[in-house]
Amino acid sequence: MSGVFTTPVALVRLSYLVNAIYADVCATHGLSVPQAQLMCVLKDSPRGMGEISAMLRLDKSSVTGLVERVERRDYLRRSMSATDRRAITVSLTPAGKALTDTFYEEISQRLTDLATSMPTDDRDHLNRIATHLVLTEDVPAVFGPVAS
Amino acid sequence: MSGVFTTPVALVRLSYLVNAIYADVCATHGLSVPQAQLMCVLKDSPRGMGEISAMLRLDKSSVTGLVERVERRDYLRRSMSATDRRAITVSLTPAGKALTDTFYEEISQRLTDLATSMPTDDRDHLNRIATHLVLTEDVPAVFGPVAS
DNA sequence: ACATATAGTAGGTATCACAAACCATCGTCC
DNA sequence: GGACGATGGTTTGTGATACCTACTATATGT
Repeated sequence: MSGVFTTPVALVRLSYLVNAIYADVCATHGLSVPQAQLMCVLKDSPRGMGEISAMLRLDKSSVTGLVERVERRDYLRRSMSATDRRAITVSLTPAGKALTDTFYEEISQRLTDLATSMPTDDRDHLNRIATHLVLTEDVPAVFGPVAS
Repeated sequence: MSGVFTTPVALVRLSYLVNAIYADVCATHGLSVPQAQLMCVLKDSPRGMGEISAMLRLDKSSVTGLVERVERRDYLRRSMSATDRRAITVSLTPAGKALTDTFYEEISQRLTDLATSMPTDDRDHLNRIATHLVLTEDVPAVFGPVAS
């Protein structure tokens, strides 16, 4: 049957497409992809450096620099943990929170537009499938709510 | 209904998952993600710098460096175009071709494994959906065959 | 022949990501 | 209560990525 890719090919290209849209929206807000991911991870609650490192699968030393560059733009701040004097709590500033919300909305809109180009039936399936994969494969909450 | 994400969230996380697998396989072969993408793009036929630039959506000057680093490892070579003396043709060396084939197989395997964790019915749907999106959105052939 | 477009490179800057070495604090175990 | 290993983060150094601007050389259209 013509026009049908194997599953791996379809997955890689779909991933490429989603990533391109993500990067595009990042660019319109002057953010890099890692910076936007960081802010999305902080969207719902402040986190420590180690926690961020685990969620974004980055080395701790990488997170130090990433946080520092976003902090320089006043989108987030570091504060000392009350309970652990080694630890730091990273949280969005009001400006950062606002930008993240806008960004999140825009990504959601773009991807929803994508999905509307297909039959409702298929959309429901996609939703179920992706949800299943994401849950069984233990994908960190780099976007959307933490709870499942 | 618990455990079900909205479509945008599912898409972003699925994309993250696929990308993590891709990056993982890259790492086992000592390749970076952009390097592997470059080699996959050259898998089936040699291409010019401009063509590569368009398919990977990179600035031409970025491609210069990327190609140079992969060439340094003897995975590809540049040769002059016969028809256009400005142009260059980038093609995989035998070693590069071999590595790319192995890499490609491995990614395919990992992603096929992913897919087998779900019902056959869902797998077919995913295939149809992703194929549809990829075709209507004109995603470049960064993986798999060029033809549709 | 001349203007313009195209193919590719060079140089400069910022970001990203890792590894190894390091400091400070926390918890535990004796 | 003090030594000791584990944990939270930073520093430093290196290499890769990616962009923009400027540039060379060749092709193409008029």
